[in-house]
Amino acid sequence: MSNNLGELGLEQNPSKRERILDAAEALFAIHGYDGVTIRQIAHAAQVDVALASYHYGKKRELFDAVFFRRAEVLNTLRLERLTRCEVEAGPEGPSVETIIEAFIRPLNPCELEEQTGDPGWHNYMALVAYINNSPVWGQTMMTKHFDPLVQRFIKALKKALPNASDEHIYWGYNFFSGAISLTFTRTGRIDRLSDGVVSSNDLDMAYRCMVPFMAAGFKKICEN
Amino acid sequence: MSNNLGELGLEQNPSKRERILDAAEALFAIHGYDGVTIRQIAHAAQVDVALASYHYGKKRELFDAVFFRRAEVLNTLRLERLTRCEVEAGPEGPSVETIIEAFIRPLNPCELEEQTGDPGWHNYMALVAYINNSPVWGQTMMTKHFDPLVQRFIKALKKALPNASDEHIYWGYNFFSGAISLTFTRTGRIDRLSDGVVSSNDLDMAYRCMVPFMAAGFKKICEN
DNA sequence: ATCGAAATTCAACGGGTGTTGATATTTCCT
DNA sequence: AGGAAATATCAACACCCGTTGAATTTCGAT
Repeated sequence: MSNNLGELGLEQNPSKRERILDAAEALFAIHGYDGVTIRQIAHAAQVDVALASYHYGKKRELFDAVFFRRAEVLNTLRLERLTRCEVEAGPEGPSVETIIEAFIRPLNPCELEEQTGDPGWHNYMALVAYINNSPVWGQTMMTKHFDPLVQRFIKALKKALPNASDEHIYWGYNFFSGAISLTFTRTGRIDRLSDGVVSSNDLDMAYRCMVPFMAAGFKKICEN
Repeated sequence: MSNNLGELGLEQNPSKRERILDAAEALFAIHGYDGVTIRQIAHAAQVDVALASYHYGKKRELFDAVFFRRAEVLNTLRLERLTRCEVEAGPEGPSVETIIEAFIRPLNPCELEEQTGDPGWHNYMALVAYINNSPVWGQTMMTKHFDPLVQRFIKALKKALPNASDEHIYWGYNFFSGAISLTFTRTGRIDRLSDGVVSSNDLDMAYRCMVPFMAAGFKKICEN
């Protein structure tokens, strides 16, 4: 592995301080926390090994810095969108489809790149997917920084599905969350399964499928 | 981390050779390939460090050995079940619900433990979930050993959903696959989200929710 | 232009890694 | 019981890890 920033598809302009975050983000997203060394990150960022420690401290603190850089941005975007669609829907509340759309639309890395001009969002979403599916990190990092949003999402869902039991709602959310994670993890699985007919990079198509799929699932298991 | 076999919930009777696989399975499932050292595995198995190399060669080969030990068992179980339900359904083929049930029922680690008396299935399913969500391992290991089954599953689905486009079927499968993975990854997420009301260990409940959820999703996105 | 602070590099450390070859022990067949 | 083959232990290796303190460069305010 002799990656540098160019091969990882990242800008080379930003300061060394940010290049370290970009490189760490890209590599952690692929290989996980333990699969990446500080030296690999420094090499990819074209930076001295010691500089990572100088700017961010321990390896674990660098990992946290990568996670936090975009976490709040995402959080406020999603909260805004959820609030807005609740306001627009009026007292009876938004439909299941609208809620699901509001939950995942701000996660689209393509749109985020267009808005912010930052190509790193793809890697970040893959990193969050990795964290979400990790027994080690999933419990702490996810809970700590995304639970308020998830609770509001579930509250809105409960309102739209009055007959839903807790079991159905929370298991449904778990299926939903797992589906999102695998969608953002670039495994290229369905490309190969479909013999090239379907592209896992076509996130527009993914969204067009996911919203009705998940809405139908939630409605079905909450109907009795 | 000072785990031994007892703390990992494993038998201590089997031969040292198998204890290594059991310990590796449990630890890889939690921390991933790079998050576990041979020395930790040996310590957990209460075995000398060199013994792992003696029996299984390189670390990567040990990882493969862990994966392969149960992969074929699972594969034949699932193929049998799928074939059986196709035979029973007759020429018009089984329903979407039946197909989904056949696909995931043999994955239930609780039932597998009852049938085989082996408590390691829980760890194995978590390990496969880890591999499935890994950009590194997911492409090769999953494709190589589970694709024939998946192709048959998708073929059956296409028959049950004649109007389905390839995009819808394959994306639906991807959501399904991600949901399964997160269900078997022990994050304890919904336990905390629901404040203890819902238990992520209650796999019976998970199945009772997942089958109608996924069936409804597939039917919905394939209806036009 | 100068000085001080921030950024960056350099070299090195103590410690943990996977792996191996030589050695000891157990197992099993005749 | 004896002896070969399989199993297990031991000690050591070469290498890579994260981190640090001192030295050097860059940069901005005066």
